[in-house]
Amino acid sequence: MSERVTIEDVAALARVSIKTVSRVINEEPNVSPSTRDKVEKAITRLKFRPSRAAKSLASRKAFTIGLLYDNPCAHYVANVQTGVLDECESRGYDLIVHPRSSPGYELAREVISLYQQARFDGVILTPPLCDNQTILAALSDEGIPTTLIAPGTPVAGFPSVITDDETASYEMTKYLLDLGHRNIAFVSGHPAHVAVQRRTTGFMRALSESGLTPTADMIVPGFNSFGCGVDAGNRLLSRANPPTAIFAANDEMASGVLSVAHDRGLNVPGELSLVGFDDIPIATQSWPPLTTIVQPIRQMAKRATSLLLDIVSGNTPSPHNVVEEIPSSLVHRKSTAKPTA
Amino acid sequence: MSERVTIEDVAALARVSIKTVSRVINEEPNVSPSTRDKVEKAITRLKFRPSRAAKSLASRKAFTIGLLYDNPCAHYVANVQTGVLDECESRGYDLIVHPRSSPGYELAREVISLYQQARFDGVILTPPLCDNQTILAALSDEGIPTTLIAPGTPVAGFPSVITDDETASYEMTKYLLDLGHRNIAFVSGHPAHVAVQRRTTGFMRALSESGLTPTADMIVPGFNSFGCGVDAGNRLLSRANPPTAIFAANDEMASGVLSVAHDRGLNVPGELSLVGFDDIPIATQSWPPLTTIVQPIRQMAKRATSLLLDIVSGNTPSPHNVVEEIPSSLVHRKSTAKPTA
DNA sequence: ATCTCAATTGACAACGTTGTCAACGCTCGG
DNA sequence: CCGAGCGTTGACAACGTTGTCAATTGAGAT
Repeated sequence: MSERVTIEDVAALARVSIKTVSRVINEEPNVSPSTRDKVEKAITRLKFRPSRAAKSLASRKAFTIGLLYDNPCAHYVANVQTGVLDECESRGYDLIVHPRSSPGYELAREVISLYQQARFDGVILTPPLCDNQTILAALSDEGIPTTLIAPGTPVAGFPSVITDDETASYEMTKYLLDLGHRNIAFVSGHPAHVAVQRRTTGFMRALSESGLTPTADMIVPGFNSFGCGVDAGNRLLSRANPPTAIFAANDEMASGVLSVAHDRGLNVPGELSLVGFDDIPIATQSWPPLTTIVQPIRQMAKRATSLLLDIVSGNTPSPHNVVEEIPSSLVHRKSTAKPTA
Repeated sequence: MSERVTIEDVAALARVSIKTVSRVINEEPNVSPSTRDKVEKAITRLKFRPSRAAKSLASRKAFTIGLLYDNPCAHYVANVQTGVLDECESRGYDLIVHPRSSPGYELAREVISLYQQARFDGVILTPPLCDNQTILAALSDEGIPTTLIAPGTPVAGFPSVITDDETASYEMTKYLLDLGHRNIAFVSGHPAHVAVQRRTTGFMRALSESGLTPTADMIVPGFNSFGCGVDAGNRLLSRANPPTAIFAANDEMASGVLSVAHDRGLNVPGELSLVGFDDIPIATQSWPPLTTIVQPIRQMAKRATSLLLDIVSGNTPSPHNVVEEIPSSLVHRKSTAKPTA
């Protein structure tokens, strides 16, 4: 519990001015090697740590960014957060997390207020917030540096990092097709999640391309939750001519379907092939483990953070309209097999 | 993108000194109602937001706390974080999250460094970090205000919030016993998680009290992961006289066991009752959904935060050795039934 | 009326950095 | 040998609050 060591103490010990110490700390150019060395020794000797508050006040930057989310899936949020932290840590930034707890216009107000208090220099938006027009408009009006993770549609002025849901879904469907399935059903996702919607498109495209005409009854609507998967599964499996394969737009719904299959004593993958999307933990931990699409969430988050930090730290002129794509991949597990003739 | 509004602007508009404005902002006593009113009007009119950095610098507080974790379970971390944020938000504090990415002594150094930079005023430790002697000692040496969430053993000097794992486990075991099971196996948890170990104790106590002598083969060791559950399940279910009920020290292992049961075509709960602990999402989303113990994690986190904020904001003389207990509860789902005669 | 004391208010110095700008010293070309 | 120019250094003023302490005011006691 010693007294705080300040830049002045270091300056005194090294026999230089505080400004020189400041230069060393911030790795500014134009400091002679010998001076730099003296100062560094003094810093180590005194265990000096510059005060974040003073630094922020003087430089008018918070050295902190905000992460906004409104996603019920703990796994997703945790992954994003880890990715963001990876980058923050290596660049000396702090992270403030802000779950949305109130309606959109409220959130916008809160965020603006936080920004005005200089509590962060910019924010990262995750789905579904990154498709929320109210918030995007508010952020843009206020001139708050912002980057988007996996927006449904890229938005002008907001650098984004995306992954191609449509292609992934297309490939998953092709995989099912290649296995020999022809009667395939798709459980679609929440209409508000634009990216998730795109998975439906990929599914249909694969069907068309293989010569099948996608009919309305091949797609049953869901809203992303386990419960919806259960409903969809019941609906689908009570049909006179039930599908031999079901592709759910996310793993949570897929496990809902799986639950129904177990309930009805249906063997997966023997009598029913089942695939999901996202690779949440349950995909590995259900029986059988689910063939699914793994999204590079952590990596996307890291990249989105890097983009944001480039902007707020002034390293980049203005990377408006940057859209980076990171590929996802299909992981084969045990929930798929050839259809029984 | 307007210029920053400062306390001086407010003071000028309200025709008072900046100190008076400061008093109003901080709800200090001894401001006449009429003055307070004038100032408040000026604040709203100008949309004034006090600068966090300036406030921190002047008051020598960060108004930020740190959350340290090293827990692979996203669900757990997310819950803790939500609870912590609940409290932080209502008291105007920020949260910095810090996942442990390095060995213990490193973490300790990082945390101390962060504290010395005045980046937070205190920290909250979650399991298993809150049982890490190296870190506790470092924190204590440095005089960093700290509270613990669910430490295995309460530690002198660190206010803690706990839940009674032993009793919960005892009651779960009794429930199985009341159902009529006599051949019950327990899959124990990671030896380093002291709280999880306590679950074993509760199990054994319930057995003894009901007149059964707990034998060594009733307990098979696990290390908390799904894979361990699979191993334990295989071991247990290949026995000549397999248990009619299995109690796993956490849900992840329970679902590992469940997986094995499915694999062997064993009906749960018809031929095997299965229970877990924690109520992670998979407990609801597996088939059948698992009877388990739900822990009040979010509430515990909120309380631990409240305790910490009391200390760092000087509201409390010194609540050393406070240990608060919050009860957990048993939730009945569909993985348990009477044993078949 | 006068005195006392508490409640109210303000002036001004911290807080610990960075930014600005001027001064210094050294090298190099003429 | 001198002046220009650049690399290096330092003095000092921000930055926007809170803390300290003294000044002022008003009510109640004498």
